[in-house]
Amino acid sequence: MLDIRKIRENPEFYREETRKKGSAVDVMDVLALDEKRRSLLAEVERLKSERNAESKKIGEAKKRGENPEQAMAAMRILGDKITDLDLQVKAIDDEQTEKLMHIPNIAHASTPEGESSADNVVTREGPIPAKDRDFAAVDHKTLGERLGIFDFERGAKISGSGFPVYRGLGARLEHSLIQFFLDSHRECGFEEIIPPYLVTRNTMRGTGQLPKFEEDMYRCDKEDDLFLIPTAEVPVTNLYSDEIIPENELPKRLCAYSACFRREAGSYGKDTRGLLRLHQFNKVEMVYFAHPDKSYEEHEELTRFAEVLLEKLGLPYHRLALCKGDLGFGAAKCYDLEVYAPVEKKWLEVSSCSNFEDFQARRANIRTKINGKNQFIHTLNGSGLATPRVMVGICDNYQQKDGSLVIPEVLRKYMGGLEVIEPSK
RNA sequence: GGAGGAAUAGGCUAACUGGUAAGUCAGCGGUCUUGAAAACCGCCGCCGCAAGGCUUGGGGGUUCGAGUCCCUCUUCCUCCGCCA
Repeated sequence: MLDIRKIRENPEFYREETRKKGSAVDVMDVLALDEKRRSLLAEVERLKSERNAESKKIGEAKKRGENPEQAMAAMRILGDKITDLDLQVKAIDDEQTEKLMHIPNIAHASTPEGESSADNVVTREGPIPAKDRDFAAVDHKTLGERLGIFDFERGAKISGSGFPVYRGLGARLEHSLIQFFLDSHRECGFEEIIPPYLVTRNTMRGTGQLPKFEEDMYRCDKEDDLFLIPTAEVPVTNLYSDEIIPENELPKRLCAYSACFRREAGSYGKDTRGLLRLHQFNKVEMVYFAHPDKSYEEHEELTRFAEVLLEKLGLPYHRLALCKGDLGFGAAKCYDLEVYAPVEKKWLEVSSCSNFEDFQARRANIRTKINGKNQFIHTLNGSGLATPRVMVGICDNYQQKDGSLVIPEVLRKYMGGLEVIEPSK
């Protein structure tokens, strides 16, 4: 959520910048509401002040044994007026907040201009082995089914498309990735969290999934009104909602494995083969609670942590700085990491590392006290990493002519020393 | 699931038949000191430049006025039952 005071100070700037982020809501509408709300608020507070003073006098009069019937009658009328005004303020406040909740964050100055993914800028080239192979490589779906490590058909049978089944060494390889990521983060000083997978509506609002993107979420049940998390970012960022984190505890670096659930509404057809786009997948997420003055340095650090994972896995990747038009709803700046999949002949997004500045912190009410003054912290998060496309990257880059799949060096210790997954004969 | 109890600011603790949140510890700033402690002064729930408003787990009600009375929800504790 944006700071209404800042919008008030510089409306044209906010109008222009939210437009670049693709906002359908005009900040001027919100400003008009704010104007009205504040004038009503001043009025009602003046009346309350009067009531407080008069009520005190009534109490004192009664103690003296008097019967201030006249004053009480007057206060009855004043009270009704206050009730009425309070309701008006509340209604306008709700409307204003609801509008604000639909307005995206504005981009940081270092974010490139642009409207779509075509305008994103490559800011780092990772190692690219990309040597020609002397055999016709097969895609991960074909390879995985031949090796017996994925079972898409049965997954679809029991849950529908987009719900993969990993089995045997495939399940073990998946666990290896998750454990490798978590171990790496722990060595870098992260605290690991195992969060709930179902969260309340309010939690979903804190990180920005709601109210705007409800159609992308799985809602558990009408009575409980709980939602399946689309990423561990949601429960982990909200761990500190409505809290004041001591300044000396910043930054907090947390990581969490979770399954992630997304409807992926509207993304039928393209790029849905195999593991490329799923309704349920596994991901390890990194979340930072950052000091507001240092979040951009920490954004670089967090992104590097994700890149190092890809380097250790020996996967070719690059880093994109997303342009304003391609930036997510709450992000002020975002780097995507993409792995090159030579069979797909595509770059696959495996991580998205974002700085939300105080956008989520204002929604979730996460603050710190700096020089005696409460101030919203900055939240950052990044995948470290999402497994499905990393798995595709491994299949594409590590398969051999005989149909076997070499296990990346760093994962072998999690696979009991196994070096290669052989096709069954 | 059943029965009972509890929730006050960062912790702890008060508030007559309803009269407008007292105090304490921790913390922060200052005086003093070579430095520290002690002592003393100030700050010490939130918003606001201020005036002022708001705040006793959340929401609602009664009242001129609610920590206090009523309804409701949530969380925690104790006991019983059930359960991986």
